[in-house]
Amino acid sequence: MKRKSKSGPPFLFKTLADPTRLRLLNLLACGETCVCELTGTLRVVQPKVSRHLAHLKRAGLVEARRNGKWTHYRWTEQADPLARHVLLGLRQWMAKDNAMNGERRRRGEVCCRIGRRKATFSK
Amino acid sequence: MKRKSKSGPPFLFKTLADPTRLRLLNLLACGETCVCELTGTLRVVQPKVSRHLAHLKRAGLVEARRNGKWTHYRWTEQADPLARHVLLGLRQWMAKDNAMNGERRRRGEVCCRIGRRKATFSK
DNA sequence: ATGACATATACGTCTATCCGTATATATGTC
DNA sequence: GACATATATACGGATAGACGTATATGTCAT
Repeated sequence: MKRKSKSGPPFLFKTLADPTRLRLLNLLACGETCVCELTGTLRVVQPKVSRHLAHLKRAGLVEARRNGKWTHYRWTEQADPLARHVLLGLRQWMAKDNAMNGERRRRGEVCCRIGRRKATFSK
Repeated sequence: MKRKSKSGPPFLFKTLADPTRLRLLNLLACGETCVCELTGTLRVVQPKVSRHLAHLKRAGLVEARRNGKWTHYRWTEQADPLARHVLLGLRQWMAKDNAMNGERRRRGEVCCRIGRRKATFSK
């Protein structure tokens, strides 16, 4: 049987070939974000977000930081020149794309961020 | 039912997510090449090469030129900035990758090129 | 028209991938 | 401990992708 290479350019590109994962990277491009905020902004079910985040992590594109009940994800600094180059291009494309801009704008108006603030300040 | 978008970044990356297609792009990076030479160099069956070339063509990454019995493929000049950027990065990666270099070197020692020369000069 | 060659496509199969739902695993609060 | 919340994973079904083999198409020579 043939090896299934979970690395190298094909795997990088496969990782980037899914719309949901691009939307996640787009939101993460603004900075570290917790899963519930991603879920709320993209308006997709949470397991779907977690699955795609796990894929992005396996591919080395993002890393996670646990903070209490929440997990925050952020872009990883890329060592590989090709990955670095491609992700730079992607970032620039996201900065111009209408749909992506809209979603980044929608960030912060959602879900647990409000919830957290409530929990912190009121009561 | 949801539309299946055969364009945009996800489709571009999907196209680049296959090893055989990367190998084809690598050989084509040296210049226009006919199918039989690609087949001979990659040592894979011809329908497989044709299928992947068709995919690359649908994605707008290569174009074909028919010349008698032969069809020659070449890289297409990219209009889209993201595609242009990504393909540039890919080209630079290919220039450094050992396997890719080896295959480019193997080009020209094969198949119909010799056959054609024979057909042209001898007999 | 026939035959040889170059290339493309069709077909059936196998595998990978994506999804929704359900459930498991943390972590914090009472 | 029991419970709620945030996140991850497991499971089964659906779809897309890649493959090998067979066959179709196109072009040239005879």
